[in-house]
Amino acid sequence: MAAARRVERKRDTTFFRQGQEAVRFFVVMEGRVKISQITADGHQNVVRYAGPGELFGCVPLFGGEAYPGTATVVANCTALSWDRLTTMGLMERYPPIATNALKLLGGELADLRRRYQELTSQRVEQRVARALLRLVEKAGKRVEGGVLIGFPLSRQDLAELTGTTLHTVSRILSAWEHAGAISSGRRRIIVRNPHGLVSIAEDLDTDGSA
Amino acid sequence: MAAARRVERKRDTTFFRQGQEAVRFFVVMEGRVKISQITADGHQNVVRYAGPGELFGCVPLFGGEAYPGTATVVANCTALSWDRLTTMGLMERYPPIATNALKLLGGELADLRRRYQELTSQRVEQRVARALLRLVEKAGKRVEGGVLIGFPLSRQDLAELTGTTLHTVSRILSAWEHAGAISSGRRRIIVRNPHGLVSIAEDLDTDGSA
DNA sequence: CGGCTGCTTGATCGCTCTCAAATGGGGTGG
DNA sequence: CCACCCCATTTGAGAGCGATCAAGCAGCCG
Repeated sequence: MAAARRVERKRDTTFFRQGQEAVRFFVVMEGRVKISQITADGHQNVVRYAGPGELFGCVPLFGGEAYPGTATVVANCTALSWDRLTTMGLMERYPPIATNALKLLGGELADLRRRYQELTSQRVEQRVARALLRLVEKAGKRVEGGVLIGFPLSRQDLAELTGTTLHTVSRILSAWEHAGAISSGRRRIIVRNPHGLVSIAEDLDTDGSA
Repeated sequence: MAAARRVERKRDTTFFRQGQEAVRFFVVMEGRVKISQITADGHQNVVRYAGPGELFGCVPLFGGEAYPGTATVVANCTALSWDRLTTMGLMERYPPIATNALKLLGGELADLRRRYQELTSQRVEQRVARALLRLVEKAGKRVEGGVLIGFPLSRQDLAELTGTTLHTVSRILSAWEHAGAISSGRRRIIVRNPHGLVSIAEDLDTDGSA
């Protein structure tokens, strides 16, 4: 803990960019960070949104040379960060740290596998519903009449998170809004009827509204 | 090493099944193991094929309760296996083991992320080409006129590996065979013109043959 | 108040899945 | 050794989901 460095970043800045040499890893204390990747042909995708307590940029932990993604601040953020060498040293001396890192990495792997499976077996609407429900779970804030996703989230972001296009997401959200399941604005989404989304996610029916 | 148990399995048997309590992890010595998952709605997918030197069933390493997938023997196989508690103890005493495990897990995570990206940004034909090239890399055997995938691989398997259907894979392979890029039989594939497949994988053209 | 950025919505196209059958190779049992 | 049967594979036809192309609209910030 004493070896940590405290870092603050404002919205739309980055902690690191894809391809940079990976020398530090981070733990979010406050705010929200978007981890995204971009392919050679320009396709961008969101790996995940990290909130308080979660760690990101953990490549240095297992000997990666460069960060495989970019960490962008979505909501003003403070994080703790550790140096690669320091961490290696700490893991040598206190094995539980390594074990813990293994656990976290395993969790991430399991999560990615689940999303991989979703991608191969579900239609876009189901994937969007699930993504939204997960975000509610992780970053939801109770407001009157529903649950607000607690950070700015554009259609584009949601598209990159679910592996589809901005247009398709927009259509889907419009439909849900008409059905009363959500209400949304510019980079804002409020889920009004989670149960309806669950129905869609589970492919139980085609009408998740009242 | 002394704590390892040696296990042999014949083709079409399993080391463990999805959902079983995860008590041991394995390292392949010889042969080939298919790691696959199945969803509640019956969709099956292949996570990877593990060959000599690779480890699988590593959930116990980071505290998972049950195996998230099934390990099926594809080519007669011997493996070493370690008990969960033993491993935990070893990691406590010899930190490099944990560090190494982190590295391996990190590699797997990177691999899965790459495939996830492929799934969101590429067409089926490209994905199949890439999968095949990777298999050539990992399990290719030089034979006259090409490189043989060194274990039985059905269209169904390839479909589950690339997130598509048996039918689509069959069509694609037929086309490639006509073009002279590969030749194939029942659960056998020989790549004759890797360069052609690369062209397809990179989306450089629509005719990778001579 | 103006411009920029994010959102909406229509029309069309094509890739891929789905449904449906037929074919053939290989291993097994007699 | 041969015949049979099973399973992998092939191939056709058709439908539909979602991407792409193309404008137009509307909050929000400066």
